[in-house]
Amino acid sequence: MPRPRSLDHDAIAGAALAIVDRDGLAALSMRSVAAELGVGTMSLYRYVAGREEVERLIVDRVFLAAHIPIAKTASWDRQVIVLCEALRAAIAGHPAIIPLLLVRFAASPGAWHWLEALLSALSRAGFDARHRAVAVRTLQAYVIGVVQSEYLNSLTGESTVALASMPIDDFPLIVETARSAMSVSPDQEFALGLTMVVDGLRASLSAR
Amino acid sequence: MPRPRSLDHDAIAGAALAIVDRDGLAALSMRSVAAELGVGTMSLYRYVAGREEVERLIVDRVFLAAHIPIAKTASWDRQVIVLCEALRAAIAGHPAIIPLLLVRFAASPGAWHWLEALLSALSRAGFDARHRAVAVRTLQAYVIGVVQSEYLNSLTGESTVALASMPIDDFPLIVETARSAMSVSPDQEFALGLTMVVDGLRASLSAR
DNA sequence: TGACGTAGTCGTACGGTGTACGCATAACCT
DNA sequence: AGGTTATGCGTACACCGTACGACTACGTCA
Repeated sequence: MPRPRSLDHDAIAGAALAIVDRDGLAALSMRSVAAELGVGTMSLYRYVAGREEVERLIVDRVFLAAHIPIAKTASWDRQVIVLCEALRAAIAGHPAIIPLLLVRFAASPGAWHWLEALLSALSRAGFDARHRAVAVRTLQAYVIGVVQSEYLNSLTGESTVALASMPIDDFPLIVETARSAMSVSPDQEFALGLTMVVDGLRASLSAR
Repeated sequence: MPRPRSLDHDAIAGAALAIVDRDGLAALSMRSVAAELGVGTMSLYRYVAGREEVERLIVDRVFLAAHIPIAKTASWDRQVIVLCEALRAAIAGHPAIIPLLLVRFAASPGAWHWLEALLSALSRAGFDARHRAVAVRTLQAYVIGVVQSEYLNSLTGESTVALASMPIDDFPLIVETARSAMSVSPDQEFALGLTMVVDGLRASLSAR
């Protein structure tokens, strides 16, 4: 009977993501989102429980973008790698949201679809339910952890430069490693690290 | 010539950690830290550049606690596991700081000591500098990622319960996996996952 | 002994934040 | 046309980080 709603979750997620991409995570506030949508601040609360839910909506969007259809004919490890790369690619479009990723992960329906696809690959590989739980959490921890590292302090970025120029007597291995690390591109780092983790999964499979 | 200093970094870190442990990360503010120390808010700024440095001091403390001496006689993979377990144990004493971990990691001298020890284990295993860079980042990403997962949404916690009671037609594998996951203790999850990652490292070593 | 210069202390203020409350209003149904 | 009812949102409050500058306690030197 009353007047029609003028917003929805999708519009809010879009506005919030636009702000974060343009001005960074620190610029995200209920006021800025409302302004982006051309409505009063408190109007948002008709559609969303609070800031937490806005953050959840953002994370949701990004995970949905990571939910690509996977080739059923591919090997299980190839499927896992493709899904993890898709997640990384989806995040790459919005690196500023990274601190929100793990905090809002569990409550994001978009993340569930991605998870289900990953579990499907592990299931066909022969992981039983309990084993699958550990494997999927390991993958998830690695991918989210490495993406956080990648953007918060990239191997090719200034924090590595800082490490490379520390006193060599105090931290000889850090200095030597950091120097070599500067030539490892983010793509290489991710591919090599993910291969290591997947190799570890395979080893745990044959050890059973 | 003037009056003596009444604070130092150690006292500030201790007060901040006490607040975070007692009342959670949200309760950490320049005002609360100052009150804990019995000092005016702005007095803190004589000793610290701002909130960021307070956060860095906390992270530093925790990493220092993770910097245990390692048995030189142990195998490299045992050394790696011991160091990672020490980090997890250090964090376990102050789970509320977890969101700060990765953000402040690179700027924390305490973290450097832990890193150096980890690199030393990898070095004696035969990883060259470039390979070591990837391996150490993989480990770091995994450990920090899994600890975040563990406390933000434990496998035995309510988010797993929520996943287990989702519509089984939409997410069959998530539901089945979540049911089994509830019987995996955090310790088991960490030990099993870490073993997988270390196995992956070993595989990458012999593949060279 | 007394005055001085300096550096530690911190009160005040400003521009931000999330959100509780409650009123005005626009749109639908009768 | 009138009544209902959810929407839109103005205001207010408590909190945040921190810039600024006045006050003050101290170690030193005259």
